[in-house]
Amino acid sequence: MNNEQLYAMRHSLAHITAHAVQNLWPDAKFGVGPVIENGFYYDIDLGDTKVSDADFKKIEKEMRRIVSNDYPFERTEKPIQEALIWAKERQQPYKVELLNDLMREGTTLASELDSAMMGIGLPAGIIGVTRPEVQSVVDVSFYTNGDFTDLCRGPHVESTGKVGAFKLMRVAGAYWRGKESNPQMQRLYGVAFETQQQLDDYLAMLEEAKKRDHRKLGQELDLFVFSDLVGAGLPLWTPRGTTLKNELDNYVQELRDEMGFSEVSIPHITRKDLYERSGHWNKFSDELFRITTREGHEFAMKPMNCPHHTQLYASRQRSYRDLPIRYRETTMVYRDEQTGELGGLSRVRGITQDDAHIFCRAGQVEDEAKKLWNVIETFYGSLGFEKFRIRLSTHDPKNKEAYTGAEEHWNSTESQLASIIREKIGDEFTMGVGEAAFYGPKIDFMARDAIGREHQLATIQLDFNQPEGFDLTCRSESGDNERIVMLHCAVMGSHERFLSVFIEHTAGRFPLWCAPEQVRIISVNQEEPTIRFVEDLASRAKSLGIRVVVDNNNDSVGKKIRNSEKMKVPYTLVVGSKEVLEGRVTPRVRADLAVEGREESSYAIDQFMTSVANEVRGRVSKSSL
RNA sequence: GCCGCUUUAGCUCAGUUGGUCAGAGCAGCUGUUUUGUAAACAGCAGGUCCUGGGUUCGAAUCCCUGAAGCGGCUCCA
Repeated sequence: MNNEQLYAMRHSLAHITAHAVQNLWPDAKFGVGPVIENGFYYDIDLGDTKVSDADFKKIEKEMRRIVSNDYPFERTEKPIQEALIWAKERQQPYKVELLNDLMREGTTLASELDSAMMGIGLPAGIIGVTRPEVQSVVDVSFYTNGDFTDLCRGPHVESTGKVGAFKLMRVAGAYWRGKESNPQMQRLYGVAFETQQQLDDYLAMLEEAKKRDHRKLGQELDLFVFSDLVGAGLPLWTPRGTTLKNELDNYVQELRDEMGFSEVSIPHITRKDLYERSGHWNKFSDELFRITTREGHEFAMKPMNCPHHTQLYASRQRSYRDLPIRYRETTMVYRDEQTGELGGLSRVRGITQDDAHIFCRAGQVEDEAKKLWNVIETFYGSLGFEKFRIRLSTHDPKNKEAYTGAEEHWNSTESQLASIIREKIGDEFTMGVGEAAFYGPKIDFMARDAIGREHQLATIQLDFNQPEGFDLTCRSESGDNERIVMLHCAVMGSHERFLSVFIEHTAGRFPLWCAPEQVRIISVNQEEPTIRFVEDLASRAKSLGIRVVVDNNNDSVGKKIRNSEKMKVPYTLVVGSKEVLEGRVTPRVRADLAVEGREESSYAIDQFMTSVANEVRGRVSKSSL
């Protein structure tokens, strides 16, 4: 089955969903039913009726009945005026709206919606999309299956019996045409595949994802917590979580320092004036946490770090010889996200960023961007993320209010980034029109995790606006003040979001070097020589910089091993009189770190310790034991 | 913020139509046991049934508020 057939199948299922709903609720008003990644949905307005779990089963049952009746999908065409009458007679206001748009614009814009929903983006190499040619639409097509007819341009499968394996997944509220100001409809989601096996595999992947859910693992592995008293979207990191987070951050900063970054630090609040100048006061106003001092001065929690960093740059006269100047800082920003948008670590109100800004001349951008790109590749590569999908995120010429700065600047910086991407990877990238930051275009790195989900994490942004706003210059060879540009680069993006992805990517089996607990020592008994030996081992490990935990509780050995396994500790040492006598240990190696053929070997204590210490230092991904 | 669902002990969850329904397992503590590669045994202690109102003779249970969580929408790192 090729992609077009799969598409037709999923789209046909959307119709069958609507058909089933119509049979059950004849008054239903239908919106649109596009294909999405792995399936389809249909937006339906049922008035005050809310679809319950029981209804859900009824709908699916009705769908199966329609499928087994094998109604053919029949295409008919009508002049658009007749179609309008049809939609009005049937009291389908959403279809009327779509038809009116068709008449006026030549498109329902549904195709743009489709591609956005599927995460496909637009083809590479197009900067500034042009609107589809507006043609006057004369006839529109309808598809009929059994007693259900829908306005649709197709394509469909031949008949309702030919739709493969499907399952209705959930129902959720969705705004008509994605606009917050529009009425909310009920969106029925389904997944569909050619074969039952593929459907089962997909459902198994969802199960696996559920098991790896970072919120669940964060609790089980004791990494972070939330407190109602502290507030939504404000995670508190436990000692273990803090270790993990800091190890990852240190790695990023090490890679950065190799390319010449210097660490800086700034306060977390600032006068309103800074953000008026940077544009954040306007563009970010809803998301700013504001503070008024007792004297009535207005401050804000910082939602970004770049304006502060510009003031470090601007603090003295810079020569072209000083450039590029590279600042890095891991620090928190605060954004007043709407409560409904918060979720686990993926979306928080206190965001830790591994932020960095490069102040350089226009001619240095390419070189700097490529170096940043290398840092990103090295970091993600060593954590086992498959290669990236690259997206060039540009401004949307249709939505000028969302961006600052002159159009020609946008066009030139966008093509500058495009040429950097092409040089690096050719044409294998997608366009994200409208995905730019308000101050400039960016290169987004979309990483695929271990179970195949894609996440946007790292980003390199080119900013010509803030240097203008803050009048950032350097003295050039000729003695003139030359306008500089800024590059923004976050490698992890935000610690919170990155950790949510990383926890799920690894299922909590962190590489040894960043694991919160690297070695656990379990005592077989509580007799004095054993306990003394265990304590001695632990202090030797600590002095080598290994994170070690001793478990000499009065539990069975089996229980203690189980606990160590549950915490996903890389190395577990079981120590009893045998080890005391021989001075050797036989480490249990966490399954994913083990190298075949090396199981169950014993090592002299010193040999074990130094090789673990070396693994930690070398950030190796497999056990060298 | 919007739509829907959810909230009972530190954790995971039972609690029938409103009426001995405040329950279990794990974790914790105390004993016994001294353990050899994924859960020893026994006992004890733990809860404003998310908050605040209301209905009722009586509310974990029904209604209204608010908060937090979950699935989406919108937004986004």
